[in-house]
Amino acid sequence: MVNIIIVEDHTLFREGLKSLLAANDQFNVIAEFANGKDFVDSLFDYDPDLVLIDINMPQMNGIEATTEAKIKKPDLKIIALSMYSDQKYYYEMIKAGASGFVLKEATTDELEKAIVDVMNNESFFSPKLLQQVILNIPNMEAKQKIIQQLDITEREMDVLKLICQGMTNNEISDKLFLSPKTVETHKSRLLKKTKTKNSTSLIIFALKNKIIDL
Amino acid sequence: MVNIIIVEDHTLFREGLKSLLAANDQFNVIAEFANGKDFVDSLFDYDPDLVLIDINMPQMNGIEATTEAKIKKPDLKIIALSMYSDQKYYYEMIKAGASGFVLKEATTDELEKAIVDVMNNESFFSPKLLQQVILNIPNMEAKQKIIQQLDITEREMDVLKLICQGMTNNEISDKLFLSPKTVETHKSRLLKKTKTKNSTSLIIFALKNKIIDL
DNA sequence: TTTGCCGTAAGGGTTTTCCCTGATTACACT
DNA sequence: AGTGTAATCAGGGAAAACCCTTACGGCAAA
Repeated sequence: MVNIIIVEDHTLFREGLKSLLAANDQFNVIAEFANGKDFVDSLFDYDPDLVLIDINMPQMNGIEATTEAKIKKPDLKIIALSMYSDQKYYYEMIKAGASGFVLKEATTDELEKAIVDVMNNESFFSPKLLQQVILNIPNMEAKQKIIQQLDITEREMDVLKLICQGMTNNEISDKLFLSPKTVETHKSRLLKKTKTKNSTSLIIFALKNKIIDL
Repeated sequence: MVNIIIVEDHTLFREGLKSLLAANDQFNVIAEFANGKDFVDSLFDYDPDLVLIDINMPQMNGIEATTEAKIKKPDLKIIALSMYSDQKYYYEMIKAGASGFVLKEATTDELEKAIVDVMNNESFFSPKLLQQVILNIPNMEAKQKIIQQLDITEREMDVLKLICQGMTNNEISDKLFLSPKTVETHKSRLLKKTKTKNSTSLIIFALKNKIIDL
């Protein structure tokens, strides 16, 4: 039997969640709150195993509430209820001490699995969300092609890489055993091809288009 | 009964894997290869349900092999065997058609779960790996503090941001209604504080330390 | 074999950056 | 009233970056 607290400002959603969980006799919703502050303040009035908490809430948001709750009860398990648009806060929530993320559009099965997993000291992240996160990391698909479109030559790439390590023309010429003038030539061709006007914007262009990475 | 092919260049690891899988009568290793090419060439000689494939291999790597294999047999399930250091290839492998990633340091249970999940048309990623990926997105924790340690002033930040947009000193001075000389001063202080020697390495420093982002 | 691209290199000039020193104003803290 | 720091600006000079043009050998494709 898992004792659960729900912290979520949207009443309908909160009620729905409660009734869903009530259908499973493994779960027992012992309290619910509409904002982080009420939850944190009342934490010692209850003995929850796990908290389902929304990230965006008035008064005190999910991140602060999680941080506070973890200080008061370090063993408390916390699952964030998130939306795609909460992506920026994933890291903050993990740092704050959340063990899982469940998308609000997840199925009941998924939520139940999340609760079980987290109670077993594992972490759980909605597959869809994971896919998003993983696939989001590189937007390479379209972007990687730019390198072909621009037809940057091998040698130019060599030079570009070194530029992106902060090297000066002279340092590059030493490294590649070239005349400084040759490096200049390669560089100016890079500037032309990328339509940038100096090293700094060239670097930015290269990074933005994932031609190179840090 | 899942018919499995193993593609992995390290013999000991491959053999070990085979014997692990043999212990579970749900799994049946029907073939094994030491590189991607042999595997792809022999694909029609077998009728595998699922392939465990290493990413780094001689001859033909896991990404190319996966791409080829998916063309020949689109329904074939593919799980990548990866190391932390293969991180850059996650996206490529997903694009190539892999349904899962299992870290080489995973437990047998984890691998078995991966196989079952993937055979159920789900995806599977080693939890540790996920955590890595998710936690890696921002290395902010320590790094964000650098900005305080270096005590970069407000105005310097303004200038830094514009530098990181590829602007020249003169452009910045126009934008901020400052004398070019003032911009120079701010910039040279930035160079000192960050111990960098020119704009390009300053940008790189700023990006690496997440003082600014693209 | 000629055409075209790549990599190499240079001359010569302009612009920008970098470096060092020094200075004034303003505001905050004590 | 005095100290400190941020922000502003400048002179002057050295170094690096940037621009434009020209050029030559190699190699591959037409």
